[in-house]
Amino acid sequence: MVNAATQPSEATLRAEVYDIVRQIPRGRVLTYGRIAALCGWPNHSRLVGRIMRTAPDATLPCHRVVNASGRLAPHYPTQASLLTSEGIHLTQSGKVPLKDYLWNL
DNA sequence: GGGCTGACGTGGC
DNA sequence: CGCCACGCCAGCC
Repeated sequence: MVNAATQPSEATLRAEVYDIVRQIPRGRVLTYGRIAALCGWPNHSRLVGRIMRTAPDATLPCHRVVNASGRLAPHYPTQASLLTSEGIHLTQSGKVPLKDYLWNL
């Protein structure tokens, strides 16, 4: 059996979050909140954001993760170009139209 | 232990 | 569509 934690932590969530992010198809995006919910921890989107921020693995397509408004991550200047290079057309204000690119599981 | 921070989400205007 | 207040909660000092 598993000792399901009564409370999530960055350490216990990291591997699971990485696993999901790695599966995001090219040209699609996911939101922090969706990832947190998929891990079984709703209301922990901020924790997912922290995990992305501290992600040392350059092979992780963390540029495919945006917030629920389609807004890109701060302090991540190359994210926009990485997304457009995958065929994602950003709005004039630099946001991802989730209506078109959100990865529906 | 206590207060502040933040790659968030939702609802109101 | 944008801005803001509020709720949320682990991590950090």
